Amino acid sequence: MSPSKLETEVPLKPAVFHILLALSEQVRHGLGIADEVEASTAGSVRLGPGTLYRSLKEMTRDGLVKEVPHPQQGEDPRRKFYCITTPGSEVLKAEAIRYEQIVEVARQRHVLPEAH
Amino acid sequence: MSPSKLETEVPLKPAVFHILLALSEQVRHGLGIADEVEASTAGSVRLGPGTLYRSLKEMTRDGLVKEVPHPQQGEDPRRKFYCITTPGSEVLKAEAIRYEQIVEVARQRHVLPEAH
DNA sequence: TTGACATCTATCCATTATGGATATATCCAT
DNA sequence: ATGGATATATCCATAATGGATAGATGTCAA
Repeated sequence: MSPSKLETEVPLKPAVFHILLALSEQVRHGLGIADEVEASTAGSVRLGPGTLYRSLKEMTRDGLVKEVPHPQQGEDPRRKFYCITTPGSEVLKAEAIRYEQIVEVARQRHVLPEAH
Repeated sequence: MSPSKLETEVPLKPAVFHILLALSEQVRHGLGIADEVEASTAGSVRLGPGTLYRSLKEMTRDGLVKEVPHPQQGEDPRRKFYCITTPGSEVLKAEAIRYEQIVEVARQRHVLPEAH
């Protein structure tokens, strides 16, 4: 069974999804997550401080992410770094598949061109 | 220029996106849209009546969809049918591309397997 | 070393979005 | 004609979001 209750289910809140995606390859701190989300979505998704820190708190409580020690020494001590957990990776994958299925439907409807 | 102001921008609200997608290939009435959304997302997205009719009203005001006469005679006269407009198709495509880019990022992060 | 400015986390609040209950009307089948 | 299903529509409580603000601390330059 899961390490926490983990009643988190897809569809995820967009903010939660993007935070998990930003953490999927590396540990990041709060504002670093927000920067990554903005960069990887070409600026179309921005996390305000309210959504960002509130989400991180809830996601920590729900066991989707976990605070970790600073990856480098000499790092700005004000920063809090987070990594994705195994349950976090699971729900991230489930949500990514859901997005993929929606894109598939869009292709079937000729909203998007055929797969690249 | 557009027939209406159309300040509708991506990211779309999920409900609006799914309604546009449901209308992308054929004219449908309110509950028919909700049924199609639920079917095409394997039940993971459901539009309650509040979200459904509120969205249709706003989308009509914004010029994303338009009410049309019944496609068949003898159709239940209580039904109101909607079709997607040209501006509606444009924002649908833009949002679908945005989804596709997110899926791409997920692939780069190895959250999803390589393209099928 | 001190002052000015930037960075970072955090909370609060107003606005927006959502879902569900409810209402009303009408269709359809028996 | 009567009962149950269908359909649109509104209302309200809850949830989600973004932006303003706060407060602490780092960085940099003079």
